[in-house]
Amino acid sequence: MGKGRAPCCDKSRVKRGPWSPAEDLRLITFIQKHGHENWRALPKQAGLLRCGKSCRLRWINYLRPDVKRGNFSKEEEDTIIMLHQTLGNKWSKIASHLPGRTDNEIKNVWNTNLKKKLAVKDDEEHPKGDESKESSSTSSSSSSTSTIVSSGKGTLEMELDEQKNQGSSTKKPRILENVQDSTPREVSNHQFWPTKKPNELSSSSISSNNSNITNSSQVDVSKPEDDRKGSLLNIRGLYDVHSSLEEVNKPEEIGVEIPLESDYDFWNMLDSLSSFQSGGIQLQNVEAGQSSKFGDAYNNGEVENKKWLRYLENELGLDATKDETHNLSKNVAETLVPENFQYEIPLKPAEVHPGTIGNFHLWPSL
DNA sequence: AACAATCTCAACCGCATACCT
DNA sequence: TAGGTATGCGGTTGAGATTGT
Repeated sequence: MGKGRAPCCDKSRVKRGPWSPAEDLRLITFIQKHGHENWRALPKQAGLLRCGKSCRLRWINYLRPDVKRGNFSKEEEDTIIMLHQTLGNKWSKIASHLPGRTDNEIKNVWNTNLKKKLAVKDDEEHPKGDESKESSSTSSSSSSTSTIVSSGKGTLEMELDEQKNQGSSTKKPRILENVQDSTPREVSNHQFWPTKKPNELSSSSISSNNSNITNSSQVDVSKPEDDRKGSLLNIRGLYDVHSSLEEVNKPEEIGVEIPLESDYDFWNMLDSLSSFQSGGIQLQNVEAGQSSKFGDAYNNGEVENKKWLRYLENELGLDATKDETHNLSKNVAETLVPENFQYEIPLKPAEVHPGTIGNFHLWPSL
């Protein structure tokens, strides 16, 4: 410790900023296939121009199959508030009690929502002149009551006890019964994994092999794929409940395996699509060679690829008759890829559903 | 419609800690 | 035990979205 620390990566050589769908897919595919035993080496192995840290973060906060998105339920908010009283800004610990929620998300919700809510409540309880106002909503809370909300259970209680025993006595519990209804946040429209109302998504429903997952650090995908069949890219459940979209039929136990090193043309195609998406390049300008390249690779018969592409088609319900947007993108996609593979290409993020593949949201709308 | 103010949240940064040799 | 390295964590930032004027 302490000594000069080598930078985690060469910042000048890594890409930064928002992730493209191709990068996402590449990361997911790699982890699905190889796990993530070494984050530092992962980007290179996966062919990503990203810092390992960035990959880890992206995975944990966004791409993991068990990430729950959308509004926090009242219960979740109460739990966060309660835990925050005891644990302070230990977001990862708090997250461990909220299956599917990430520390980053909880931190954001706290800073943008719950903190204010509590401040307002404090104002009501301790009208002006009360110096505890701001600090009482933070980890250095000095609220005066000892009533604690009773939504916590099991390990949560144990942890709270533990915290108390460890002498975190500076944090006193807060009365929560007056906390107002949680202001419903917009459901994030960038979905890769299922969006369900919090109450609908029990941790056990996330995926067959992830039933014990409770937080990011507990997701064990460091094992190779064979140990995790049915978890990553087992796209059942990888659907979005976006209002205008229908759920597609999902086979129960199919683990999708996306070809990785086996087909660089595929990745080139994706890269070209994402650069098209982000750079506004006219589709017609996508090199014809690229499409035929991909087509050749496809036709050359990588059986795995075929299986995957066919599965994707079926899985994603990429039915040409879906809607106008899809028809448009279908035409686009057909110029790039063989008949059986369709990829929805957002032309302008504001006009179509960016980051969607059929009914599946793939990356954040930017 | 245009602009400003505010909000949201994904991603980055740097430190702390764990682990390995 | 010391030093080096990888990962985890919490604070912060900034771009895009939303809301208000």
